[in-house]
Amino acid sequence: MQTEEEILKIKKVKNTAVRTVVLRHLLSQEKAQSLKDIENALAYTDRSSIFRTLKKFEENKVIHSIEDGSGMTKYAVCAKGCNCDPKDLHYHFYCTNCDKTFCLFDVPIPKIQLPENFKLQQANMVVKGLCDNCNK
Amino acid sequence: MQTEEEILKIKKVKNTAVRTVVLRHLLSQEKAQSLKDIENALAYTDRSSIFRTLKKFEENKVIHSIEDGSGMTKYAVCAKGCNCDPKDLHYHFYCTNCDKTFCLFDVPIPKIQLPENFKLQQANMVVKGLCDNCNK
DNA sequence: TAATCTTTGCAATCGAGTTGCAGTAAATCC
DNA sequence: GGATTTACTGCAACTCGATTGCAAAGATTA
Repeated sequence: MQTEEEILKIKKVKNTAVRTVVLRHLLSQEKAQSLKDIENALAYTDRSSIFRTLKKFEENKVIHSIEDGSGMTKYAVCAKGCNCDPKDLHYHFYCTNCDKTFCLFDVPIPKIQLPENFKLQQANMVVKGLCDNCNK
Repeated sequence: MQTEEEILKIKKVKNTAVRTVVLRHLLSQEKAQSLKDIENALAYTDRSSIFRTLKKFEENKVIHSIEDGSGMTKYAVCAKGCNCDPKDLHYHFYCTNCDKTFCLFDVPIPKIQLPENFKLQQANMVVKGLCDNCNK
């Protein structure tokens, strides 16, 4: 397991206090985190600093962003070797009744064959509807 | 071809001046329209009235909404027999450089097998990256 | 050390979406 | 038909996530 400092060094992001704690938080969470999630978790760190940190991280492929239908962009640390290609990509199911987001790991996503010379950076597959609990 | 009035009658939406012009505009456009698009096209109609009209239309399955990666919800008239099931569904490709959205009609989307008792209402498949013109 | 560049924190702003409210129009009831 | 209720509209204001301007603090380079 790499330390935050090692990851930042590899990804060529200068290490600072804010960056370390943001990255540490992201690494410690199982689920992708929104800006608000991070802000709440890091009580004494300014929102805009976190925001700019996330932008920097994204730019340098430390993390990638995810649209899961909730309306808030979520962020997760890139797995080793991740070029943010949709590899461990999965559908997100957003329940329009209870506002919960489900990761549908079992539903396969086929390889997306883009037109000639298009470059893939990110993919978001969001399905909305009612979850089993709300569909009664 | 049905008139706006006929469509509204079939979908059980009371006909009003605002609703007629909003529906007429949507029918006249090739591309799905955002609230702002409609607002700009209908200079003397209030934004919130258009907004509420769109909500009403969506509720009564006159139109469906689409997230295409642009950050603005787009709306399009349902095709005949459309239950807003992802049937004529296609990927959207959003170019992060020039901000254009492309409809990828040629890329197939497989049937999405949801978990037991989940109900599908809508699906949005958004791919982001660089279009051929910006990928140079 | 001085000059320069980067990062940070605060406050302010943006923009899409949404809501409260009062006035008007349409539908319903007696 | 007139009164009452319900629905629709326009305006202004507000929400909330995202983003930016700016000055102070910190790090880097000359």
